[in-house]
Amino acid sequence: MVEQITSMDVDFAQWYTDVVKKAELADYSGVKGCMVIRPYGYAIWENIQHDLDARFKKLGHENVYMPMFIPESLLQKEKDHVEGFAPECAIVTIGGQNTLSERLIVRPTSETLFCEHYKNVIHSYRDLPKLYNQWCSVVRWEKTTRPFLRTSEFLWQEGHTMHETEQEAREETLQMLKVYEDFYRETLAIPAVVGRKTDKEKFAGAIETYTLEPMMHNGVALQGGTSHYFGDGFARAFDITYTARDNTIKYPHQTSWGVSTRMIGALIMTHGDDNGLILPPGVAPIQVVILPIAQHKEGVLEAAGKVRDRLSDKFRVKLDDSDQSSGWKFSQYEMKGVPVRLELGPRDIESNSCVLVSRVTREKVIVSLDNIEQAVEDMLKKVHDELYNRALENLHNRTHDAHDYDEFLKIAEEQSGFIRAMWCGDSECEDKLKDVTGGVKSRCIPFEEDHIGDTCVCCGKPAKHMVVWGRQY
RNA sequence: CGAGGUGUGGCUCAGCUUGGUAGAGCGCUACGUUCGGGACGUAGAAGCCGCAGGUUCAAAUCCUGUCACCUCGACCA
Repeated sequence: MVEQITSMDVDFAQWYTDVVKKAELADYSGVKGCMVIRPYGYAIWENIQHDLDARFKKLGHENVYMPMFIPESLLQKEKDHVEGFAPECAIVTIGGQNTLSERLIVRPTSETLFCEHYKNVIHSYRDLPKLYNQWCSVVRWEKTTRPFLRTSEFLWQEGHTMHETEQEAREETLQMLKVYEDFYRETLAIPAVVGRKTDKEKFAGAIETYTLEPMMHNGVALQGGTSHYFGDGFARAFDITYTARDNTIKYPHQTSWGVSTRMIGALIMTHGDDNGLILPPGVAPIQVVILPIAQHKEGVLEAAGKVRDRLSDKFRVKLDDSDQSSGWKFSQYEMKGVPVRLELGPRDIESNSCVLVSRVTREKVIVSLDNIEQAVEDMLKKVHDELYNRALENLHNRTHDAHDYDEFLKIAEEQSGFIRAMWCGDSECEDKLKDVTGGVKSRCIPFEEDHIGDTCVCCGKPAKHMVVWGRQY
């Protein structure tokens, strides 16, 4: 049988596309850069949503829904913001038969809509904080698109909060970044470098942008989630004021934070292998697939059904009793990244046992049916830990320190992955390093900085920070 | 957006140079035998040759445009 999926060592981009299509996550559509998210891919997104939404609500956030259209004049109210997004906006000019008197922007993000609404509902410090979140899709007219990683329309959540004080808003910004970091580690099994963006890489209109930067299997970074502190810039632009405790008029302080379906791309590229997808149990639509062996023999399907019923209470389980051969099913569910496979055949039934197989290691263990729930739980836990540790090891192995300019270029040339290097704080040095390396950019100034030198690797002036650099998707 | 490449049943591709009735393998459907790592037999269905124009008696094949995907670059939360 011909291998159906391109090896990731041969062509990583083609491997990625193969997995997306063959694992039935998404399909292309008739609109440039837009994809059909298929049931299996959407189920992953739903699991992501459920988990994250619970984390948000636990911290007091409420979900809302804003319009998908932004009047052009509204988007233009905050100068930096409009400059950042104008080049990639889709614009509606006709409604029904008539040309619109004002053009409508299909939202690329919803800061302006939230601000327009906040102006109406925030009057007193008693109205604060406002902790709103929205699950929706946004449109950015990207020139280069790839399924999940960069699509013209994508699904995401965007939290937009308003606070009495700068301190409270800054705490919210960091708190939500921590929520993302925990979610990545606990649910997606993905480690990441977290930190602050340089001025050059900040969100349009933000005072501070914090970011979470996981490393893909091939050493390329993916901006995995961001959290912004806006200060009162938008509040001033939109004239949002409240009466403070001391009876003075004040501007509230604002944050926003978001993650998108790009996380599914991160899952694919962090955990997948040449046999296809590998999903962490936390988001896997099927956590355990039960494959009956020699299912036509008497008692096999009945026994498999009983095991399914027992496991269904605790896990997302599928029993595949289709008449495909066992070998075909093995490959199929490996392609789809199901973390644990349970084989049950006549021999097992005779000995009151079954075979559990880990998707990560393909390790097979024979376990008694008496305590199958615990055995499955243990293996799922193990799969999660192995995925996380493997990704962490990759992150460490592909992170290199550069102490001077030549070493930086040498690493950029010869290695894939992150480069840690000192930086003076000047964006000209960022531009120069990007130019000479052909695309290595600052990922962030990590919260955990090491002092690996005194001077900027680029210009030699005194260094202010250690920066993590890398190529990105 | 610039350079290069690829579009032919669901998939992988042959056919194109030199225009003349659309092919293979896999997959799919039915039945039977199988089933612990991508099974086998028999029978069968399935193609606006990416799309739109043009040249021609005749276009998968030649010309123009366009769309999609891949690679590199530019751009980019």
